[in-house]
Amino acid sequence: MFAISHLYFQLMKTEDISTQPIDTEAQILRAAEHEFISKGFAGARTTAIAQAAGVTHGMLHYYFRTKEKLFEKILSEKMSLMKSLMQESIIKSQLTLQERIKRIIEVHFDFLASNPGLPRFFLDEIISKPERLQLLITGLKLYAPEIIRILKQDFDSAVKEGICRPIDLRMLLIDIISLNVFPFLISPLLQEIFPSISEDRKAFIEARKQENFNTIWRKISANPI
Amino acid sequence: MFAISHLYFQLMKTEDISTQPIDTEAQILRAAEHEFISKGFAGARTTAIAQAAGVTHGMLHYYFRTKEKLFEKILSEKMSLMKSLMQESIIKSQLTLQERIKRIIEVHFDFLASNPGLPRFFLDEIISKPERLQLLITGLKLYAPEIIRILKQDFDSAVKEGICRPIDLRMLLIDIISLNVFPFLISPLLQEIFPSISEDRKAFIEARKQENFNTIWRKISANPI
DNA sequence: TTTCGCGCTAACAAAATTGTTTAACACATA
DNA sequence: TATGTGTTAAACAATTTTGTTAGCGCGAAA
Repeated sequence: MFAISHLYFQLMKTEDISTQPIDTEAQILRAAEHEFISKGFAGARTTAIAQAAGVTHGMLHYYFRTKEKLFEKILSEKMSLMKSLMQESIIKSQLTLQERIKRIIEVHFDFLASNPGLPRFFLDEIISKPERLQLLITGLKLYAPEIIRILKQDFDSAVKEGICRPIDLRMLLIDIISLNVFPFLISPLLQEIFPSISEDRKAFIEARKQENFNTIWRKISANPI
Repeated sequence: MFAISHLYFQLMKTEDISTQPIDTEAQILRAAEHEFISKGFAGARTTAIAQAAGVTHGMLHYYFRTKEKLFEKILSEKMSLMKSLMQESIIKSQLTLQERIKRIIEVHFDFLASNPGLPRFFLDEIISKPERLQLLITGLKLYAPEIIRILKQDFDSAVKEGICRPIDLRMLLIDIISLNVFPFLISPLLQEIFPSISEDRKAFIEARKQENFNTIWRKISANPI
């Protein structure tokens, strides 16, 4: 029954769009995304969101009832974005261990590069709202176990073949995520300390991506280059 | 002259303490530290701080005037803590490159382990208050260049001796900080995903510290173990 | 044409949050 | 004792922020 009412709602929305020149709801969502990502939940102001969206702040409450609900909308949007990305680009293909590791790191890194504000957004949740942490974990469980399962298989064979050393997979995952995510978190600081980064952001991003793969591969490979 | 006024301030504070049974100012500072670290600046509430400190919220304003000023007090406290730590334990001693890298990683890591909330605190600043970013950078410049200078020397000799590969020092620093800091940032998440961590936090922390050194050393060493 | 529902505005209300003032008190010192 | 200084509680004020409501206009359907 929930599915039906949901479909109905979708239908209504499509009709609305055809009759309405501007999609107010989407406007608010985009403005909210920006505000929440750059200021965090507590720092975000609903009035600022409304203003950025070019609507009265009454509209914001009309569409999303509360700040909390609006936030959760954005959160689930971002989580399914991440989920679909991971599933499509990592899990399916047949690859060697080295190729797979490289692929995971690069896909993850590229994703961050095009959504540089996301880590902050999630971090805010992890730390300040323990109850919402569960939501994040539920989301993670939709694809992380699959990746881990595949990696474990690949590693077992690779170790047998003498291609790589036996490792603790948990540690490796923490390594990859740390190396990939952290620089984006502190990017304003990095830009100040190493002005060369701002000069050619693209080049730095690309270099960093390669660097991360090399770091990881030297860590696990039995015969580093 | 700064040093003198600083000393004078210390002196005054000691006198105050001797005449007062409870040090209200310190109470507020400790409560504020906790509140700011766990909620961030925007999420922190001055009333909550006052309550936790066991004083009326009027007192908070009496001592620190504004929330902003109180925050800055904590910020500078934490920055000088970090500074003195780095200076005392890293810069002085005569070490080989490997020993020095190991030492830097371990000292930094141990510092984080005993101040696990700090990264979040600094991060909040880096992202949400660009104007305060300068304060952070000024603080960094008090000791970072010295560390970098020493490292550069050590690396140049080590490369010549064939002990390690030529590397980009900027990248290495980013690696070390990422690997050390990030796990503390997401520790609530890690504890959920890997329950084994909570079971024996100490063991995990120690293992992680070794892991980070190994990762880095394999990255830079010419002859990895 | 009238009615109805919807998106919308603007003014309003409520709550939360920060900041101020006043008056009382303790205590040291002239 | 009188006076100045630092500390405190309690009430108050101001501001910011979130949330609500009454009603308008327009297009679709009866």
